[in-house]
Amino acid sequence: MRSAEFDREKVLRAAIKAFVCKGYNKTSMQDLKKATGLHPGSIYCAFENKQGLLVAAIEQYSQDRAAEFEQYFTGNQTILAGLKKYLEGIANECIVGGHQKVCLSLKALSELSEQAPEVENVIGQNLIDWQKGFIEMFEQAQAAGEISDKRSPTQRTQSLIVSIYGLRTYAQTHPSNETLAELAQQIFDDVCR
Amino acid sequence: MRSAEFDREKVLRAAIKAFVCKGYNKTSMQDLKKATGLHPGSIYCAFENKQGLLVAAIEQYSQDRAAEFEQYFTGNQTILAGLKKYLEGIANECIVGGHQKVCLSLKALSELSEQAPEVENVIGQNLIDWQKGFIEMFEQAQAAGEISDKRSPTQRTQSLIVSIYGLRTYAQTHPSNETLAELAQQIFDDVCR
DNA sequence: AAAGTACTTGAATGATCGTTCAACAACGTT
DNA sequence: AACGTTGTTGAACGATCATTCAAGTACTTT
Repeated sequence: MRSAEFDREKVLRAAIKAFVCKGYNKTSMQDLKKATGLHPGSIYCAFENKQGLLVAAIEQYSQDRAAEFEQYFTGNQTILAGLKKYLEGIANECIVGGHQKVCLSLKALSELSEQAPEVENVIGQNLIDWQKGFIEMFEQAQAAGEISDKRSPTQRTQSLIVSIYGLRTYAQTHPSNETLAELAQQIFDDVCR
Repeated sequence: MRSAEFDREKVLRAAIKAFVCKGYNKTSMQDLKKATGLHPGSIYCAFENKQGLLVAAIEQYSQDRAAEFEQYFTGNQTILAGLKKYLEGIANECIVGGHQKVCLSLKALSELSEQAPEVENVIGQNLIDWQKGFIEMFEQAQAAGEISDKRSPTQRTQSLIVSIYGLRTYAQTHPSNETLAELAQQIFDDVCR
């Protein structure tokens, strides 16, 4: 046996950047070669094809976001304080410097919905995992008396995810940072009510 | 002079369908020829190029949606009742039969953000017009005492649009119709609070 | 009815796409 | 140290892309 020479995580993070920047269809193999340093043949050997690379990139992206999620909700602060920071983090992320930082899952979902079932499935599964995290979080918050039991953790989670999706999309129309911050605050208020 | 032989609105509505179905980049001129009945040369003569056709399609789409908007809010019912039906309409629209009906503006925004400024501008301008409609609606509702003045019409509008964007995006992950209906209800409750 | 003008047609163009594969290079095994 | 295996390379492939334009067609004007 001879082990592969490239660093899989580095390659995937480079691919994430490329896909997020240009979208799946507009990112050519040449772009991916330039971004990852891998020649076409190696990409096909490691990931089957271009779509396989996208799927692997989405999985890496989701893993990274899940790790980030953990960080926000593992401290000695209240759960709601963590959620607030989490939302602020997303609002800030939407506009970094001048250019946007969009979510790979959302971008790929929008572009490939009803076109590439395999991609849809990966995104759907990762969404479920993400939802699970929020549901647990709301259950804990409810148990700790931070929020009422008027709405179920599942309902709160769905509302929250819808709002986050919407915030990310709305950010692409270039609203001001203040508007985004206000919206994040409002989302927090609504979902915790 | 000799007038063009095709029906501009019909052509644009066909183009809308094609772009919504496959996305901008994946919709080839052949697809557009099949959908619109126009040969490549005619498309270039009438719309400059493929992107010009997209821009014209987005304008037609926005115009159609604006007309629909008017319908919801011109009756002798309360404004809030109209808003409720409007949101239910969107939730229902998200899943028609088996396949989805997505919003052309959102799809194009996601795909071409930071890539085609002209497209971004058209979508941005149409968004502003849409926002204006909602702001007026909330002002009237406030004047009629249907909602409080705790939050400004502008703030309510932004929250509402974020939620609609999010609902449409979330719908692409194939949630159940009941979930979508619940979410629409929740959005209504939050924005009218 | 003849002439002129404008719109339509669709084959041709050059570029670029995702993908392949035979030659090459580097490692583990013997 | 020689061999065999496996990852890497990048030129080449056919397909498809957006776009062009000269020839054809139909309408309007004279």
